[in-house]
Amino acid sequence: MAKLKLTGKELRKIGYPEGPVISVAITVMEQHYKHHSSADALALLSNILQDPAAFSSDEQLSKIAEKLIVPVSEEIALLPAPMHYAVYGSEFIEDGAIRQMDYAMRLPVTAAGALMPDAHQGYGLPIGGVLAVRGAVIPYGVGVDIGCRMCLSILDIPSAELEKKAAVFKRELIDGTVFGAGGAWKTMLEDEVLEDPAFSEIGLLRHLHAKAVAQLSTSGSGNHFVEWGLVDVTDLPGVSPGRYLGLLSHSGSRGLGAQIAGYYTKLAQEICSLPREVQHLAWLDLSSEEGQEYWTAMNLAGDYASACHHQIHKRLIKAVGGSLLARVENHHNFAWKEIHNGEELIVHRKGATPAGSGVLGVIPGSMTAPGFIVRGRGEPGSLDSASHGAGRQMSRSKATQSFTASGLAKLLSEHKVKLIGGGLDEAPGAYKDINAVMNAQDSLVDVVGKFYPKIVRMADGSGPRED
DNA sequence: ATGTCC
Repeated sequence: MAKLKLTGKELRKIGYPEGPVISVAITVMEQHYKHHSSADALALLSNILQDPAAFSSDEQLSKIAEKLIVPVSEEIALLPAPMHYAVYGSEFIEDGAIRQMDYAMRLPVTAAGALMPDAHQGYGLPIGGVLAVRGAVIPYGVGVDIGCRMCLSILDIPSAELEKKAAVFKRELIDGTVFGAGGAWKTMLEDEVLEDPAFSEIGLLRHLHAKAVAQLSTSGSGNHFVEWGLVDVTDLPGVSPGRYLGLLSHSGSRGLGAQIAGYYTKLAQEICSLPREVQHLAWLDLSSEEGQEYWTAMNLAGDYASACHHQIHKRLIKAVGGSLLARVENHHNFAWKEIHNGEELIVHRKGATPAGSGVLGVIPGSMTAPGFIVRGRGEPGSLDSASHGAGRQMSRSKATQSFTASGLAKLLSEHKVKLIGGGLDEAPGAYKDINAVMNAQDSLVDVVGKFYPKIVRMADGSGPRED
């Protein structure tokens, strides 16, 4: 007999509401009613929807019923005015980002916040926003690409080799990376992170394991990149000042993190009823089962993103016959438990680099502008944070209209940069001037080195769909 | 950012 297979679409068609009930219903039915026909299963689900209370004593079906019995929850009130927060480089920051941060500073769980000089409008918390809250975690305060991070390897290969053997470095970059939204390696790779017990402990993660396996060590799309370049080290522990050959990558947790973010954001919005303008800032209580699950899943996505970078670096470094002198890496979409002013807080950095005292990080520029290796100054006003890049000054669609392929080619040639993939939406002019952004945060970080991209790979730019 | 819900 064929195993029961249900889709969210079918459930919505018979009137099931958006939210966790869809996935719970699919899971329960496929596990415990697998020999039912699809029509019988849907009929049963329809009955549960009509009168959920009648199924509340059924061992399995009660799981679906209780998701349908939505308690009337009172809307949580915001503070009448935003708490004060520091803004770095306010002259670069669009009003929309300030407005969003003002709302975040009115949540009753908020303890402190700050806005970085690359800030721009996002969903919920602005990109470049830092928000510290008490006893809760906000899935959209972390963002969709959980654990999106930078990883820089400084190699023992003489820097002049990059130009001399450019064709080899380019070929290995193409052969050694996978880009694109659905991107996956053809052969299955292994990694310790795939054995993480969280994959078997949390229902959602069990279902995402196969996707995580397939997408391990891939880069995704958008502003993600892997690039060879020149590193000028001025003050990095264990590395003599000078010029080196380096590998820099920017990517996150792929479909795994995106699905975790989506699922727990929906869940948070159901549990935490907020005024419409701030509903994307819905939080999960850290002491609740849901909050703890998100925390575990978020940390897994962070470890997964890190593992992806390490795999990419290991493969490429081996391919060009180098060895590692030093590595600098950091998440910039994540939440951490930190002590600020003697109090443990959950600090969300959504597009912000950790910059506690002495903490190293990488802040990328663009394909033609240098990235910066930085050492945090531990500035309390920024909650130990700095920007995560130059920040967009133009939407993707506007950039596509504003720039031309020939103009981009000329710019790349002037900077002696080779670009594989990429698109006008990622043209350097779409970003703020990284030097101005760095000046605006000189109280937050010290610059200890610079990275000049030379051979850059990105996903193919957005264009007409080919499928 | 992901690729349209396990």
